[in-house]
Amino acid sequence: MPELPEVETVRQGVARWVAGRRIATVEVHHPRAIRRHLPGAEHFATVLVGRTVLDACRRGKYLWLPLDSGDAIVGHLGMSGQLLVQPAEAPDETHLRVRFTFDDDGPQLRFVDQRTFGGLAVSEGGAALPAEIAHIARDPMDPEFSDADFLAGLRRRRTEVKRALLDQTLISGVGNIYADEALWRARLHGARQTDTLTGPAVGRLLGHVRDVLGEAIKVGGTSFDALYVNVNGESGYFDRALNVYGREGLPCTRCGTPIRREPFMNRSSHSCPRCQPRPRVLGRRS
DNA sequence: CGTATTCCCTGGGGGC
DNA sequence: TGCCCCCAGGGAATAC
Repeated sequence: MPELPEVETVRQGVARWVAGRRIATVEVHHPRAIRRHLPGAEHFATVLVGRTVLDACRRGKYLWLPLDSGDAIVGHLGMSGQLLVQPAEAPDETHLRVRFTFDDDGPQLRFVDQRTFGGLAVSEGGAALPAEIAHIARDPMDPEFSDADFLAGLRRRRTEVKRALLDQTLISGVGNIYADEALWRARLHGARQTDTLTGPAVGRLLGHVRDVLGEAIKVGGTSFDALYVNVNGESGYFDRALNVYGREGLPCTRCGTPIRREPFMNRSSHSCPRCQPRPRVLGRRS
């Protein structure tokens, strides 16, 4: 389940292993993987062959690879997507969707995605920032992220704080897992109305969001090895560092109260009933 | 217009 | 053992 730390790990790997290389061939193995590229698979391949990848960049959970043509490859991993750097002789992955080869005959770049929520597209003239993702807010690790603007955005809204954390046009990179973890650290229930939060409380919440993302990025870096970019969210920190996510019924690491799981937008929210009491009346969900 | 819900997709796992 | 249904979840599209 790639959120900001996983996508950042992938970005670093692609920048290291793919930047500076010229694309030789492009194979689209599943049309759904490029459904956002409206001109279709043939155009996708044609426009990319011969182009040199200059870098790997990230906005929230989106990646883009600027090309020497001024265009960019835009990608989203969805929830099961991986970008792997693999030697040509490595057997095809079961869910291999797109393969790039390079004219240096070095390792291939492969987009692998079991559930095809993710995808790739070419953004015309998108090398600096693809127009397709211009609506995505900066992430809280970005030096240009504005805490004041975020606070103002929360104040303008009539919604719950967890919904706000997941709104990528307000703050990007945070998904269900890290939202739950940051709210636990901040001792806030996700159903708190955003306009009931004080400025200092929002500041503390942002601090916890940054802490949890930063800690995860550090561990995510270890999932690399010399030959391939691994986007394996389960390995590494997942089991060790989580305090609430996936821990229903297990004791809160702070107070020992069993962690609760509640339905939330067709998924789940995890929290400590004692550290994160439900808001009183306003904002209570039936 | 702003906010909330729906839908896309597949394999692992639990219940029966 | 096998089948069926639930579950995971980002974000665009749609509904309210």
